[in-house]
Parts: sequence; C-alpha cells; structure tokens
Amino acid sequence: MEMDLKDHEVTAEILKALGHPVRLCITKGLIANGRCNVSYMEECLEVSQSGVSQHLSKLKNAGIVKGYRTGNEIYYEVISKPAQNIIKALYGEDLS
Amino acid sequence: MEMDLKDHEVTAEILKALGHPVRLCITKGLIANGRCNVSYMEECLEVSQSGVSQHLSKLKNAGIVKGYRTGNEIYYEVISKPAQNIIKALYGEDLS
DNA sequence: TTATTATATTAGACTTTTCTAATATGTCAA
DNA sequence: TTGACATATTAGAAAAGTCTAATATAATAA
Repeated sequence: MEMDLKDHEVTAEILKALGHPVRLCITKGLIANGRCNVSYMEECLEVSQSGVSQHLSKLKNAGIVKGYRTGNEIYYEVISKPAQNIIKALYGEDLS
Repeated sequence: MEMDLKDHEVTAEILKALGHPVRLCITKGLIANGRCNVSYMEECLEVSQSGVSQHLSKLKNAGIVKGYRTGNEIYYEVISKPAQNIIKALYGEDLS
C-alpha cells in the first residue's frame, strides 16, 4: 500500500476535474478533434455559455486545457499528457 | 465534439471516485499488491477507520472495488477494468 | 463612437462531499 | 454467554461543487 498521500494530490486533482460528464465530454472531444472554441462546445453539449466557461475554468486550473485567442473567439486544446493518457486508456486510440 | 452527455456519466463516476488522494492511493495500492484489508490501509494512509471505510464505500458504489470476508477481516480488491486501465495509464505497468 | 459577438466572472441558492465522533454489526476466542 | 477485534453505518457540521441569471471584459464591425 502506497504511503505518501501528498504524492497523489496532483493526480487526484486531474481525475476529479475529469470526473464530471461535461468536462469529460469536452476533454475527450478536444483530444479527438484537436481544438475547439467555446460556442461550438455550447451548441454540442447543450450547456449554457456560463456553464461551459466555468467547466473550462476548472479544466484550466487542473492544467488539463489551455486556451488561445483567435480574433474574438478562444480555442481550447488539451495540454496535459496524463489527461490524454487517461482518455486513451478509457476510449482507445481512436476517439471516433 | 462528442454530443451525448449521458454516455459519459458512468465513466465520469469512475473518474470522480478516483479523484480523491485517499481513494486514488487505495486503488493504486490494491492494484499493485493484489488485495488488502482495511486496518492495513488505515495504518499506511493515516486515515481514520471510519474514513477509510467511507472511502471504500464510494469505491464500491462506483464498481471499482469489491470486498470479501476472511475471518473477521475484509479484504478488498479492484474489480473494474476501466479503473485498472486508468491507473496503469497514470503510473505505468510497474506500480512499485 | 456605438453595437455586436464571444467569452469570462460574479453572486446566490442549492446540492454534494468530506471529515470527525459516536454507535452498530459481525466474527472469533475464551 | 461475554469480550475483543475488524469493519460499517450514522449524524451533523463545514467545505466544496454545481447551476442559473446577471454583469463584465475583450475584440471586431459599422
């Protein structure tokens, strides 16, 4: 049995961030498609603009995604290797 | 972007269950060592008996672990393939 | 400048999670 | 049976998460 709880805090943070249907969906979608802007996620997921934005904020805080602005929209992409590994472990390499 | 949020609920449930340092630690330890009883987890993790038991209960509800009694102690083991895949994706095959 | 579009942030109500302390259950040994 | 040990369950307080609605910011277009 592993002893040092602190070692697991960062990883648990990633898992917790992915542990919500909307955030899992966003993260999987981003890995499958490379990148995406917020309004598109909004439409696809049928979640409010504010909701999507708040979920993205959690993913950002967990170091999972990063956004960059193009014109007046912001595109997000997944930057966390552990998060990518988790998604692949769950859904396989081909994220249809 | 994936569209059906409902499809992700079960998986998100697993991720959420693993998304706590104590539960991640327990799950990783169980996969590394095969199985373990509750008092041993208690000692190693320095978490209260009640605490360990409540965390185990969440892991059980998420379908991640299962316990079986031997005498008056209960041994737990990981029974969820997705959970095993996640742990391996995070820590590799050799969980020292 | 003003208006419009895209996104973020805040506020507040509500729900869920987490922790500690106490109590309950189940098994074994004397 | 009683007592000891291992584990589970309950209760309640505090903290964190989630949702909706409203407001704020940033970029662009007219």
